[in-house]
Amino acid sequence: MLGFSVSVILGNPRSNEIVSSWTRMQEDLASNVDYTDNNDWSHFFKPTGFQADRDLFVAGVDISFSTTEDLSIGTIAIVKLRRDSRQQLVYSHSREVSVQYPYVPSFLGFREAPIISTLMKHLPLRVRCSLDCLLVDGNGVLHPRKAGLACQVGIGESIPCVGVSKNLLCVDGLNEKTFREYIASSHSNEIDVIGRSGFLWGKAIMTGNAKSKPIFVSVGHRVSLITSARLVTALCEFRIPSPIRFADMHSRAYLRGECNDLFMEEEFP
DNA sequence: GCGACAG
DNA sequence: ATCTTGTCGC
Repeated sequence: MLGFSVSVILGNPRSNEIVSSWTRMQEDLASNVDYTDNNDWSHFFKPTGFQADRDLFVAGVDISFSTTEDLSIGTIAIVKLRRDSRQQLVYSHSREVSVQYPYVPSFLGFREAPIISTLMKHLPLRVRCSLDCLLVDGNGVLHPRKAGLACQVGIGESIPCVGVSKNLLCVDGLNEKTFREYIASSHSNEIDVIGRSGFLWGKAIMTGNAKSKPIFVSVGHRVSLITSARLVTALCEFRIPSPIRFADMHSRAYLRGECNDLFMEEEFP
């Protein structure tokens, strides 16, 4: 099933058992993914486009690593944005973390989800409860077993979650090159990601000024694909949606010794 | 056998 | 993911 040797990557004879276990866990996760909107998003998305009746709060997380340091040590950042007529950073926190496993294609969740979940649990209650959604740097159901990082975090933390990836994880006969052609001949900046099986895996969206390289959005948990796409589009000032972009910038800054933690007054308990 | 492989 | 400055182009 896997075209590479995980045992070499993980470096121990038990790795095949680990991957088998992970595979079963992903199959179980997939059966628990909620592809529907749990919340009422009509407060934000009108027929005319994004228009907020009330403030929309979306969080983004990202983990960065340095080559010069211990490969198992990284920095994570979580940010919270308020989206009204504009986008404003209202909360940010970064910290050092250690990962348990190396990156193995299609098993990113087992490397990053535990870290993200721990951080989510440590968020000030007030911040955590105000979140309408969480954006994750990685796929949701656009995954070989329909159980990507965004599903793992969304289910684990019971939060509406959307997966956003910068590169296509090839499944169901999909190939990134074919998208180049579709994009060139398409008038829309949004394309359904449908494989040979006919399953709708997600959407390829041309955001910002990058009309050539799309980002791939997929359902994580408790948010429909339609809403996921609308959310991401409403949060893109550039190619990468702001919550993830800021989380990436802050985690990298923290890696360099700079701290951008931010606590707006109304965020204190 | 060859290619493909989120971060 | 990360190593990396200036530089070509809209």
